[in-house]
Amino acid sequence: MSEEPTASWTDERVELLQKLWSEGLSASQIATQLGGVTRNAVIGKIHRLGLSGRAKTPSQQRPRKQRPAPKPAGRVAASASSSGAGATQTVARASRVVGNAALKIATDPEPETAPAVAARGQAEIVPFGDRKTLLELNEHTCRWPMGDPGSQDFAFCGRESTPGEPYCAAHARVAYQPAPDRRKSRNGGK
DNA sequence: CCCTGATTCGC
DNA sequence: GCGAATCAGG
Repeated sequence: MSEEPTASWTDERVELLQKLWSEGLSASQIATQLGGVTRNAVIGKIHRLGLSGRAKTPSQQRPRKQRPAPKPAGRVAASASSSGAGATQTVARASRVVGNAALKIATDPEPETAPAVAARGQAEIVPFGDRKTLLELNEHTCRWPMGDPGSQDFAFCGRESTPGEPYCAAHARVAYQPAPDRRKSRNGGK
């Protein structure tokens, strides 16, 4: 009861498309968020609407690529259905979860205590709005990395860090966790 | 390899 | 108008 049988470009979708596009989201991101459409569809629509290039440098011209290589042969002879409605949705690739990317912490495989897990879980969840990019980091922002470096959703925690420390209280706790555990090996050791 | 947008063209 | 296929680059 929540599906959208019609994946056509309704006003709502077009609006969202324009909004997300102007916000700088990539076509694939928009496509996955819209659902039911591929990035090609999004790009196609964007160009059709007249948008494109979003807000590149005004002094940036388009070298115009064009394809010097002509088409060796006609497209696929047999198309897949598509009769009348023109709603050929090949929804197959929809695995780009756009949410809070969990981060992996290299802690010892020891059984974590409930409070520890809770603390870490709390530290992990940081709203995208609060996150900061590398350029936005300063002496008072938590530098805890979140997401995959080099990815689009990569960012830093960005919350207020503990004075003198690179992380906020929650992340500092996580960062400096595996330490207190030496009292067990005292026995002729050194 | 992954990704990005750009373009073409059959439908 | 729509979007898959393809291209060309990062």
